[in-house]
Amino acid sequence: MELSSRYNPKNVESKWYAHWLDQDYFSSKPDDREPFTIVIPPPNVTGVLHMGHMLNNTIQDILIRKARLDGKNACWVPGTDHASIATEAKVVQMLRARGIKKSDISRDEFMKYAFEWKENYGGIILDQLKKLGASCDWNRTRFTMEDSLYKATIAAFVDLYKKGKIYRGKRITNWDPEAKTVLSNEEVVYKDESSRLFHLKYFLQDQPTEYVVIATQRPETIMADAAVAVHPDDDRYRHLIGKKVLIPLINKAIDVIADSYVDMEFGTGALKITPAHDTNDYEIGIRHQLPILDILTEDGRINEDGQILVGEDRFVARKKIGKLLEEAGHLDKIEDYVTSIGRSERTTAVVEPRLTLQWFLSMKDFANTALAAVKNGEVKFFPENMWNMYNSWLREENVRDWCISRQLWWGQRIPAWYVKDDDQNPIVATTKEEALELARKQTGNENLTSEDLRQEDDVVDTWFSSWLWPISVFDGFENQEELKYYYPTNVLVTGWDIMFFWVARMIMAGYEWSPSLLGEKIAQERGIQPFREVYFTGMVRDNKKRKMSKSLGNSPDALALIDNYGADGVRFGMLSSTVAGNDIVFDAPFDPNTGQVLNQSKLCEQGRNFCNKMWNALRLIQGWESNQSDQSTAPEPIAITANLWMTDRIKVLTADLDSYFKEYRLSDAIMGLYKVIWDDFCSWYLEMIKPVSEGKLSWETIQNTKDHFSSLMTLLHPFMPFVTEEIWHHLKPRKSGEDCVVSSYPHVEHITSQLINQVEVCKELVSKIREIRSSNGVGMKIPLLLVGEPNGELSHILERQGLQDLVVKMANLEGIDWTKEEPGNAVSFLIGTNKLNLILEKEIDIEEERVRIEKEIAYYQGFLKGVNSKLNNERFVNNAPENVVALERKKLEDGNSKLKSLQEALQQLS
RNA sequence: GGGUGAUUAGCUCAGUUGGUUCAGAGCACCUGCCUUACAAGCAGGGGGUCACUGGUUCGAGUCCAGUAUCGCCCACCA
Repeated sequence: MELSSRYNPKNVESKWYAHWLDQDYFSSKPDDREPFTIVIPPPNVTGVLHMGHMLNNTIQDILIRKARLDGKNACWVPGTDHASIATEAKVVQMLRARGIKKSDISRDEFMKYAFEWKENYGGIILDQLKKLGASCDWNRTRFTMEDSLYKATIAAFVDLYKKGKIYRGKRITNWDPEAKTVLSNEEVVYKDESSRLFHLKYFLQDQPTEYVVIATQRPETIMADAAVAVHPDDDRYRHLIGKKVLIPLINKAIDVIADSYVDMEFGTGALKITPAHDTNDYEIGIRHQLPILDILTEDGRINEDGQILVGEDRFVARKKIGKLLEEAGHLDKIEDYVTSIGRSERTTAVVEPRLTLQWFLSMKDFANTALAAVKNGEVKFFPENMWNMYNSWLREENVRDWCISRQLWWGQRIPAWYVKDDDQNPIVATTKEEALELARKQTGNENLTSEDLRQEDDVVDTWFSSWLWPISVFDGFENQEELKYYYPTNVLVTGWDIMFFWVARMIMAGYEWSPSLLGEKIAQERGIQPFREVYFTGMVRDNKKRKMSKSLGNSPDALALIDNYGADGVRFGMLSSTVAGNDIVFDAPFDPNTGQVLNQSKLCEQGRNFCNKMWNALRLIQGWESNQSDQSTAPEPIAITANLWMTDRIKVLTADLDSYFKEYRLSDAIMGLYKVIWDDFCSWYLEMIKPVSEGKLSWETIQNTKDHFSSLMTLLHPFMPFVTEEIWHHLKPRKSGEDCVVSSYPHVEHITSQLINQVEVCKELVSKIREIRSSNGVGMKIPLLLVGEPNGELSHILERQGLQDLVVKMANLEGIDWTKEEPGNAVSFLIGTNKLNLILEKEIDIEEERVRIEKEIAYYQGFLKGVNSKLNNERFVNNAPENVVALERKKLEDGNSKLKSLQEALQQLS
């Protein structure tokens, strides 16, 4: 079959992916094999594939494909996360486009629309993962809002409530006035923004001419002021402490209090205290038992309690009140000011600190458990130093209780019911029926009906469902059969940015529930951690080192990259630049400023070129096949040795790969493969055995070559699945069900390095000759004679069958004369300590040659000086390990001998 | 402010426990090649005081301290 000289990934990739699915290779069911399990970090159902996904899913795919090749029962569970806020925002948007307001429809109707949205647009990302080659068990695709996982979330909530770990409380929370929900700290993004600092005069109640100036960025909240605070040691204001000042415009009297929180240096040193609208003010308010007045509505407008500007949006109110204050003579001045403003990650609305009643999960015990799990090694981190970050986040002083309620509809509704108008005493139960029974008991009123119960409106934080993921994807809360086989999962691959809200919490959940779900015996045997190891990928950043994100729009189009370079090429590019935990800088193909092609897409290009290289190696071999000798022809001497060498070389590679995999050093692994395939296999092995001018190759040599190539394809398969499968099939006719994806991964026991070392010497010799040719302008086509000293190390090596022929062929020599006679008109050089002369078919420039040799002599003299000074240092000789000293001695000996040869060569020139 | 990471070739980055070839890879650059697999290629080549200053050590790119620059995370910012 005639093959194109370029590898074309497009058809190949879709063909093999379909084939793999058809053969059901990715699906997993419990059996007696050892399981190897990964649960995908569920991407947002609203998401599209970006570079971060590409990176961590490529890594997962590599690990899972390797496990599959190792004969394990590989199970990679895919799925998506319902992502409350993000999805609800999308659905609201969709409704708005259809002219429907969320406030006009019922909760049930809204949910219907939301699921409809999910069916139509959700999960695109999973299809995109298929393009990347992800070998997930798609039959197992889960979704955090589907029935079983929903139930798991409810079960967890009820259980924790019963254990007394969930409570309700009023807190200052981050409020998103657009989404009208509370946000966790992690969902708030702070950034410096320019703002204005208003200096306002607050007049004293009993001395209307005297005033104190406070500085604020939020003049629209002055109506909610509860006090003015100064530092107790501030001489400027000490006389005011205890007096009353009037809030401008509304003339409400408030106290001047002293609190050391106030920074005397900042602003005027006097601070207005607005407990309902600022976290710190709230705390000061509590300390001083100040009244708390909330003057904002849930969507960020001034409410009735504000008295003025009622109904105005907070930002409009800010502008207007500035004018009012100025007119009333309360404005001292306005300064431009840069401050960090928190915005909602999802809606980008400026976050409003707001006092709300929320549900909390007490975290202290959980944090300790999660900390211990990693500390004692039950969960291992790669890279290890991620422990530092984990530790600092989970230490007691840094852990705060988890606000688990959200004022949204899209999510798991909190299973709490209120009896009639009683808002204070929720009844938590799995179902309304159970809640009713409990309500009857609690109230003593047997006549209560379900009509009297009203379910809590809030849903739980999305992470409150995703922390159950490693259990819930196996329906672990309902039926433990699969859980008992697959749990604990082997490895979690994720970015460190969600270490706290996801990784740590899954560990907590794992330790909380898996012991009872697994049963004591299995828990003992297998462990209760949700995953044994965590591989933290770095963040993928753009060329300004910013995190890639949808909101910045700085992520290159992942699918376009695959289109350009092929999935294998992109996988190669991503992988070869990533080390666990280290961020990688990745960018679109062109820098808009310089127009230069950037490095990272260069890496994809390198990946594509690599595919092409292998493809052409295949073409070469196929060309031989059509012209091979019959099976009785003995293999060529060079080929016999080359075959043994390649066998050893692959063994060493296999062993290297094993250790790389153990430590998740995947970029080393792929570079190791790249070098062996490109350099050793293509540049050396194939060139060694390549027949000269239309010659034939023996059947056996071709078979051996194909076997080597096949082995290499299997080794490379986890990294570049498509091209390897394609080549693997072109190499030999394969039976049905015989595919690279499920071929057998080689395992090595003994490694011998003798031949490898010998071939290395031959390669050095060949390269040296080529270099001399190149620098003397003698092309490869002219055969040259090499003269070498007999009975040296080199001549002994070349006695081995095939090796001398190999050198002769690769360097295009007439032959090698082993003689003591020194030829004239030759360029001499050293391989190790062996002196050789290459006879060029032209007059050599003696002066040039002299300079070259003198240079080398000078180098070795310097080198020997260093070695000598080391060896003359008694402390070195006495303290350094024997082998190191021995090495230095060898260096000295070899160096001297080289020097001697060089000096002889110099003499011969004259 | 508290952590944390980085600084190695023109660019982007490797370098695990200090010890021959450890100073590396890819890209870029230079020279010569369309050699019947591959110009997305082949054969060669140049290029680095491993940020700086000290220290530990027989020996430091590697360990320690300090300095400088850059980055990231967390917290705070009237």
